[in-house]
Amino acid sequence: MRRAKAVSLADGESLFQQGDTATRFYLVVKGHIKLFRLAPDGNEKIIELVDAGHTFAEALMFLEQPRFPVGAVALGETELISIDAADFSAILRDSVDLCMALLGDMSFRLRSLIREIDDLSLHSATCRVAAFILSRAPEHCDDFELDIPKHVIASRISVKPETFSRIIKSLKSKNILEIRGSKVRLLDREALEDAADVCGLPVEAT
Amino acid sequence: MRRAKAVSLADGESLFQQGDTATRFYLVVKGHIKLFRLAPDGNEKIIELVDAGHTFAEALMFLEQPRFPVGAVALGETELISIDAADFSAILRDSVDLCMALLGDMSFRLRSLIREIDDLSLHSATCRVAAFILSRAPEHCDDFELDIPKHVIASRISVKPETFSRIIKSLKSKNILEIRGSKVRLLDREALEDAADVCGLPVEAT
DNA sequence: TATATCAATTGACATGAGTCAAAGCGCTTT
DNA sequence: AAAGCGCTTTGACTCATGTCAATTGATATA
Repeated sequence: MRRAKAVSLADGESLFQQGDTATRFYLVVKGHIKLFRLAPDGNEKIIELVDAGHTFAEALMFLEQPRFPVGAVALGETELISIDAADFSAILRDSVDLCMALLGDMSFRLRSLIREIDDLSLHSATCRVAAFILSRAPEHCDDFELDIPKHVIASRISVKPETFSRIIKSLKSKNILEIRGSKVRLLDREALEDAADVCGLPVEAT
Repeated sequence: MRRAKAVSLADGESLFQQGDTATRFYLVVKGHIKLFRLAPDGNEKIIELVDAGHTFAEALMFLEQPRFPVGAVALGETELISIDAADFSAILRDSVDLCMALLGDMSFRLRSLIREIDDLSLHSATCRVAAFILSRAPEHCDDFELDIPKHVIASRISVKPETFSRIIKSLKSKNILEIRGSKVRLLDREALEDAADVCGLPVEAT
């Protein structure tokens, strides 16, 4: 692991851009990284928000001509460890177990992306908002914080900030939840779950 | 490879359903397999059309509790080889090269799915239709056939058949292409490419 | 040749979500 | 306390796509 390096980024600082050649991958130690795609008209869609403890871009090292399919910028102060792909690849060749672990990780991502495509093409914006909030809510606690700005959430779930705001408003008016700033309180978790899967795949199929 | 089995399916026959436990994966020998997700309201979104020569569902064997995240049915008469996941997993443990190959394959899929998400959230239906047609067109030939029914194409690109039909009509009216039945003729490839990426990622970034 | 069936097309209409523009609110800076 | 700045909210309006329903076309079955 000689060639692993620590990297620090300020809020909004870019790590790499879509199309850059990929020779390293990363582990988030602190903060968040947002991975996004840009449309020529300037619109951006967040593909993934990577939290501390997770790696990203390691899948690219297996492509012949590895280029980042997304751009990456820091959300808040963030710290990373950057790992040389060639180094890691050499290590991989010595460990079938590590290979299998990676394979497992990639399977998982594959499945997440399939779910997202499902979400985008089969569910309404309201469903996505509800599902997102649920995904951020702790198991047994109805009070929690959104640790990312709302316009970021909006882009993550492919909705405009204005629309996001209106959907939240309507959920409030139905007494399903309360939101003040970044503080969320779930008033009726069940109703929120309903809203989330008025199309949400039957549980067994996730 | 003892436990590999041949499977034949008639048109429309189901291979497995979303949520089924996955213990095998498949190689298409002849015909096509459509992988899809269903919404409770009956809507269906085709995640992938697998043509002869390609495998699918092999990524699942690395998950702890492997269930198919999609359903699979045959399009046209199709033949497959079904491979036992446990068998294959054993073989994998003996070959780092095979592991690497699989890893490469999965990276590729990951990237395709990211592109699709990009497509769904950043591009219009017209872009998707244009891109799809281009993706089916041979390199240096402007006459070719769509070997799948139009409503299947429509679902693949997340568009209703009616909308698909209208977009085609408008492309015809602009003298960009001709379509009669399943026969397509490109009249103005460049214009079609334009239509496809009036948002299509800059070439280098794919 | 008739007929049932399924795919594709067309028209009229409904609607969810985007756009644009203006406030409002919560920060930090001065 | 005032001013400035970005994020969020709200309102009015537009537009792309979906929905519903009817028609046409094409292929298979009797």
